[in-house]
Amino acid sequence: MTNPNPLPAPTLRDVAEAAGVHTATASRALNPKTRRQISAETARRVMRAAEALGYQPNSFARGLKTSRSSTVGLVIPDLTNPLFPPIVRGVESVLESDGYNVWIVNTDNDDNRERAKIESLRSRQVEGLIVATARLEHPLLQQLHEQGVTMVLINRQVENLRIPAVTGDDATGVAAAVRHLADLGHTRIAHLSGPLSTSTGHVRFQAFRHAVRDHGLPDDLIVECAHWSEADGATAMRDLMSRTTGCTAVVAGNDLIALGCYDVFAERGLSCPRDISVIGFNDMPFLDKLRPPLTTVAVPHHELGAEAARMLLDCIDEPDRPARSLLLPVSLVVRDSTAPPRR
Amino acid sequence: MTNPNPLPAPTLRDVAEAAGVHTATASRALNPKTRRQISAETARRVMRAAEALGYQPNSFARGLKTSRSSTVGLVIPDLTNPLFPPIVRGVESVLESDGYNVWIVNTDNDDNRERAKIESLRSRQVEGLIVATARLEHPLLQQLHEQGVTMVLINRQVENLRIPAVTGDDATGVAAAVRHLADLGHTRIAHLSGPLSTSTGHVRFQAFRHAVRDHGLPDDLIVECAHWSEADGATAMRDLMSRTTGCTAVVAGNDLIALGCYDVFAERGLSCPRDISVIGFNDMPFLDKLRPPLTTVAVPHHELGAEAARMLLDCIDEPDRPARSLLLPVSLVVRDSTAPPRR
DNA sequence: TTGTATGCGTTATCAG
DNA sequence: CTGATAACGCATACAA
Repeated sequence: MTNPNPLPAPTLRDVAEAAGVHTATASRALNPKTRRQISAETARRVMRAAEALGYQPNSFARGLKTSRSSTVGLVIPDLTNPLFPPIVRGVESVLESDGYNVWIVNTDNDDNRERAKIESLRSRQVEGLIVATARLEHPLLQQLHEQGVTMVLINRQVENLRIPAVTGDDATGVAAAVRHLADLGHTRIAHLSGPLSTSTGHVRFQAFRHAVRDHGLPDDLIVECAHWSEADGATAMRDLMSRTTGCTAVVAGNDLIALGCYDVFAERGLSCPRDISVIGFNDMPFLDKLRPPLTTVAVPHHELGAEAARMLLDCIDEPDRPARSLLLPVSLVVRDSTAPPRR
Repeated sequence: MTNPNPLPAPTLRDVAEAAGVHTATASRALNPKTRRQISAETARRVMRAAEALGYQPNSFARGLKTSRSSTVGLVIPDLTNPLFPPIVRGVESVLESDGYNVWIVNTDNDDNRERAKIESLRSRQVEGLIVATARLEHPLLQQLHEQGVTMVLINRQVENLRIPAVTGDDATGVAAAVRHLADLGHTRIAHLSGPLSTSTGHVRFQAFRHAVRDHGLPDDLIVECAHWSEADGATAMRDLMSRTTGCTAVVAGNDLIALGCYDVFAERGLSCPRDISVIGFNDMPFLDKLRPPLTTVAVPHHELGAEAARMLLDCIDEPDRPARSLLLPVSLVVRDSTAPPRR
């Protein structure tokens, strides 16, 4: 059954010989863009031969010759964060219909891994990068930008750099979350922010402070999480509860941080939303099936990815295009983790 | 700030000139495996020049010359299924420490996409494939296998083909699930199977039938889901409820199908586990936070990925190695979606 | 319409 | 230890 001695893959030369033409002719026949230069009959013969041999063009040779890779790199901090797979899909849906392939790399939130992966991507001649790992201060991205690497940021931005970016309208989302809680009657609302080293953490933090002030509420019930994770959300929540009292609602930096709050509620026998309300951010999958279903701010993940991909294509086609920033609208999704405060 | 005219990437030639040596010497100096052929002094000079220029070897040229890509393809049906990201991480953790890069592709459960993506991977000279999309009948995989493509299956297998595979011990897992329900006193236990065209669907289906028979229970309360999805799980559950009565417990083919059951319970005002118990399969993330927390069979995702990667490395190193099948142990995780039947 | 010749950037073989 | 040279497979400018 199994072929124990796999033959070397057929080359263009093999195809040409089988079709009785020269490699140049075979090359033209196989490439849709040059096929019309040769007779239909010859083209058919070549294509048949290629089919019969199971010919696959060697993309190393092609890439070396054309210095094009038809490949784009997608840099993700952590694929196990449910936020990212839909973004990946959005990116792929656009890029693939345009003939590009997407190479996904996971940095695991580690600078060294990020550097290594991006180097690897560059050595593979990717034609552009979509980067979801930006921090406000990001020497590596700054360096790449200065080197003229074609790049679009997604979800997060770098400070003071004119790099094209697609993000959600976080400020509006946070304002909507705070308004929802204020309307329910909450007066002591806390924020468990994401890392302030990221633009999303920073923007949501600022938006939170502005929003609570606008409602005449205290703006100092804030704890920063070390990472965008459930564990760090729980740590921050414990911290908050040990240092303040009477807080009846929490705006979490994202859904994972909100899940960390759930863990602490379970530990301490608190009932959500009866004892305390929580709002997440992102609307990652399955939140509607949580106990309780989590109120959150929905970000259009797929669109985020798709728009970033479109923007990258634009940048590839038109390298001198000025950088734009696209802000996609978000929406509050009210579920059962928010209710009026107990009185 | 931004470089408007990005220079062409420096080549080995540029490095060699800067260091005042021949390209061959530069090549040897930069490659750790040949560096000892070169005087320490020259090597240092070359490495410094490379560093200064920001030299990145062109992997097309290298791949063309060496016909090695240091790349492995990972074929995933659907990255948004939370089962897969941990598997990806497991694969990466092993392969990367061995100097390989992993190219992840998403087939979206579509044959044509799968074929196109795998063709693309092969044209990029991947040294092996880890495939998570197998069906029992799978002409494409069979063809690849016959062509001698180095390949390891993960999670699912192909029928009658000796392809190396790493999977969870599904049969034991299903038996444990049924035993748990029987011990609770359930006598009418249903199974919402995954697609029987997949080995996982088939094996779990068979194991379910054997298990209920072993307990002297009816073995005909079975509905097959069209896909491993929440929506198809819900459809199957509605189907089951319309055609049978008195069933007090469900063994779902996987966690997503179990989530579909939750949707139907919500529709019909059924309380889980009071009115009906459910068990999932896989123990995907966040199940402990569901309403109710889902009892399930935990599969070691990360290990699955890591073991498949190790097996692939073995296959690459030793092509004539006979195919083995590795069955990783699973364990029942009892949460709150299972309880004694109402009486 | 087809064939010829060349070179992409790298590594391997062979001399020196 | 280092340099010269060839070759990997393909696409393209040029010639016919």
